[in-house]
Amino acid sequence: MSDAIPVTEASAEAIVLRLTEAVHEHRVLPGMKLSEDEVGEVFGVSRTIVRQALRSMAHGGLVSIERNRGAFVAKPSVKEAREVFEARALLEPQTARAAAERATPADIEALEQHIRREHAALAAGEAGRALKLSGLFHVEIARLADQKTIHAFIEQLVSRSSLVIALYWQRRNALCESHAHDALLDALRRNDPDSAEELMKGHLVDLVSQLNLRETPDESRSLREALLG
Amino acid sequence: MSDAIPVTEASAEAIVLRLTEAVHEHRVLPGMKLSEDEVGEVFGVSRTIVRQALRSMAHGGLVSIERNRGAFVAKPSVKEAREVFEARALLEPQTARAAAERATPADIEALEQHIRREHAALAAGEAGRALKLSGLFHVEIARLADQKTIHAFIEQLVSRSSLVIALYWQRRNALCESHAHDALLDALRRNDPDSAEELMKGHLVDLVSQLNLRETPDESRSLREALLG
DNA sequence: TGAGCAAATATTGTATACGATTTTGCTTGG
DNA sequence: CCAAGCAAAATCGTATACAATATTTGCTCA
Repeated sequence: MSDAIPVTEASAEAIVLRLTEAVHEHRVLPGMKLSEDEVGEVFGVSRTIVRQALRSMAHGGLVSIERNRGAFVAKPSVKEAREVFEARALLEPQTARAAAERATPADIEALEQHIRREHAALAAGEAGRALKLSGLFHVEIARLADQKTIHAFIEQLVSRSSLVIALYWQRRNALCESHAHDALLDALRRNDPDSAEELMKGHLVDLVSQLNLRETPDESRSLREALLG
Repeated sequence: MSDAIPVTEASAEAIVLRLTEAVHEHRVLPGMKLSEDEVGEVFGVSRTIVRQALRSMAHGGLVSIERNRGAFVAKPSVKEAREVFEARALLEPQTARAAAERATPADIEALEQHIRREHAALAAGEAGRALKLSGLFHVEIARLADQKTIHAFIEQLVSRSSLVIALYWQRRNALCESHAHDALLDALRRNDPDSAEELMKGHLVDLVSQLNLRETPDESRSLREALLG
């Protein structure tokens, strides 16, 4: 516990936040082991708290727990990856519509700042941070819709999408989807529900189309490839 | 721990199942306190396990945990009640469609048996059991759609709907929605996605229309009514 | 008699200890 | 030299003990 990071609020929720952020920024990758002792030492809390946090994340699909083996960052299969985006396709367009109906100038201002940070991170080459902000943009829109239940679902789906992107993203070229968010923001600014819904639908299709969901990266093959390549 | 109920698998998940079933059957009602010691004694497990279970249910919205005060069966507000059914309206019609596309004769057979049990429970006057089966019917349809992610969402929404029904259902007349399920099953049997989607949409609208979502049942008034009435 | 305060009680929050299971590395026999 | 089996280490699962916090109860005083 030498270099323990002090946690403002030594609660499980704080650790969930920290770990989730790390996943969003791709600093923690699918399959990585999350040892209870290790996590506990890093954050300076006991295993009890860590276990709470890990179980909570497991419930959200970000972590998978194998009995007597421990917790690992989840590795969504191709099928699961598809399901995540199919669920998003069901929820997010309608949610964007609702957001467009309700968005106030203050909301727009906040989203503009969000996008500016997105661009700044991209410009600074902080790909992880940009990715996190990009996902958060969708969550923020859900928040505008004032639907806590759907908001929570989307939050979970966005998190899992980070894992999917880590596993299945094709191009390293990350600066592609800026325009989509700009356009969405514009529709929200104009309080144009139809456009918002349609743009979100298209944006999600675009996202999926940039994934390689052909074959599941099973352990043996990816290992072999890693060693031979 | 005198009359402890032996649990086949002394795991948190088993307790979640038992408690969730009790909620579905309205044997445990919104607002009821779930003391860790008490639950632990009932099921013959330690508080550690009970806490896991309660936190898990809290994550699903069935239980609300107040720090240093304990866990209570959740009491969805009117707003939350609306949100639950709005989310269902977004997810379930499409899911019914997918189920209709995929349903095999074996699936239909299982659903028929399910509905028979629903009718039997109703005939036997076991309102709680009937209600549970009625909710489970929706979950089963989601299972047919072969979408684990959406399935999990719907499972959660159906559970929370049980709470909503406990709080806001108007008529005690419970035998109203049998026909809706019969009709849905028929659409699935005919592999008729359009009908299935439309029937599900209408069924959900019917359900909401039988709720009284005008005013939030605040504590003081309900207590006063209970004592004066 | 009722309100306010204080002690007592009960309940939850967290840490730690112990037992069970898995993994790993060594040893030994082929 | 390799494989199989065994032993030791590491890690997780659960229970329990202790600390922190909320609630209740009973007392005092106006």
